[in-house]
Amino acid sequence: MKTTLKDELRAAGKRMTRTRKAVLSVLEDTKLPLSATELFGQLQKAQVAIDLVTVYRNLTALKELGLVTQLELHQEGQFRYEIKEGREHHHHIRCKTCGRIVDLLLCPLKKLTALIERETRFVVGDHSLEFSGWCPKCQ
Amino acid sequence: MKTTLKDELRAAGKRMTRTRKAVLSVLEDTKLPLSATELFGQLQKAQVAIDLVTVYRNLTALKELGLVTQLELHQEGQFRYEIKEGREHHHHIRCKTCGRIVDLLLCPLKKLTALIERETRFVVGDHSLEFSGWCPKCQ
DNA sequence: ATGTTATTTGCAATGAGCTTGCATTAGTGG
DNA sequence: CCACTAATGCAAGCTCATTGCAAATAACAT
Repeated sequence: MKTTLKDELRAAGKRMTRTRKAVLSVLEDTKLPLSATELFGQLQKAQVAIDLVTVYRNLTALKELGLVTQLELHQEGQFRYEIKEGREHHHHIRCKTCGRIVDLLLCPLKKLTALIERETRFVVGDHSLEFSGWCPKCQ
Repeated sequence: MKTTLKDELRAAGKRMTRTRKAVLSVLEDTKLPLSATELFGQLQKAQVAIDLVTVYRNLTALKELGLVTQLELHQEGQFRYEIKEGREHHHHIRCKTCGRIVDLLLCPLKKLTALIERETRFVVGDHSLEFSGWCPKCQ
């Protein structure tokens, strides 16, 4: 018995609407994290009638359900969104010149988290680790 | 012969003005990274006549000169600024409940940077590593 | 000291990203 | 197919940050 996305929505009292389906579909087809505006652009290109506000509201809802990750790339000053399903925890590097984003498959922070908790007495919830630099073409 | 802040400004064709001095002074007195608005508030409390725009312009100028670091804490959605002088490269952890910020004195990323450069063929420029969680009082 | 000039400032306006209020539309379960 | 509530679209508003321009001022030369 496999829980579908629709089941997960329903369990939280949410509905699988036309627009939500479209937002999820773009996120599923896109390997890299999208900003709300970029996602909106993709939807327009795909002839989906949707308001930017609805994009934001869907992203927020999906984030709260834990189906989507919200992240900020280094020094970019906006949020990006990535679907969680089937993806390992990972980080990114972004080219300072052309904006190209590449996934990093490693995360060296498990041990560090324990150390920080001991030192600061915080309970660590999340971390963000984002790199920027210059991609091969822009060097 | 010690180069003063004023010398560094002058070398870049910048001037040490009344407002710039005040901005630097608050940054020097503050151990933790401030947002532009917070810095502006400090200046008002100190009876310094200054416009918020001037705060932004000074922060940008100081950042471009490399005298100040601009950073984004995890999921906060705004920039913060910290004076560089006499401070080691470091990261932060921020309480998700009360917003308290604490410095972390360790950075485990030197080795990782080399690895990323080999894997992605990017030249790594900067990274941001920020934690959030719950401080002792908010747990 | 005083004049000259380019930098800096303040004010107003603008922009980007994101959120909220509200009436209407449309999923969903019965 | 109905009733109920979530979701949507539109307009307006909010926060953080940037830009244009005339007036003020720091820095240097005289």
